[in-house]
Amino acid sequence: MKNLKKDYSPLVYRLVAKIPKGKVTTYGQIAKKLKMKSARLVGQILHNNSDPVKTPCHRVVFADGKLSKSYAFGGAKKQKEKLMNEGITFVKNKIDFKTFLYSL
DNA sequence: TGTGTGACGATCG
DNA sequence: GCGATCGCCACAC
Repeated sequence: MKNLKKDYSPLVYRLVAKIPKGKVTTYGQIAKKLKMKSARLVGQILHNNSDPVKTPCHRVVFADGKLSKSYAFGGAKKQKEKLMNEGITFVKNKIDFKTFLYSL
């Protein structure tokens, strides 16, 4: 019996923290990189995240380029605003991956 | 111990 | 093209 969540948390945070300013990634990419069973785990861990300051979760979005509806730091609208502040542009309320997707 | 839930993703209709 | 549904698996209750 191990604390799988606590085991993945630092990995997810580390990976997310590596995302440079002006770039974004998806839950699926993180999950795949960390050999996680499902992308949902990434989201659950990030939501359970106790250090949002060191973890720019706003740079983590859906595979479609959309934002999470349950963004914990003020809503998807706030998240979008943060991303635009990083220099990321939106197309039809979606992130332009071909320009801003960060390869893990 | 079992059931429900969820920052997702892919597929079906 | 968009909406709805299922599957994924760890965690909370």
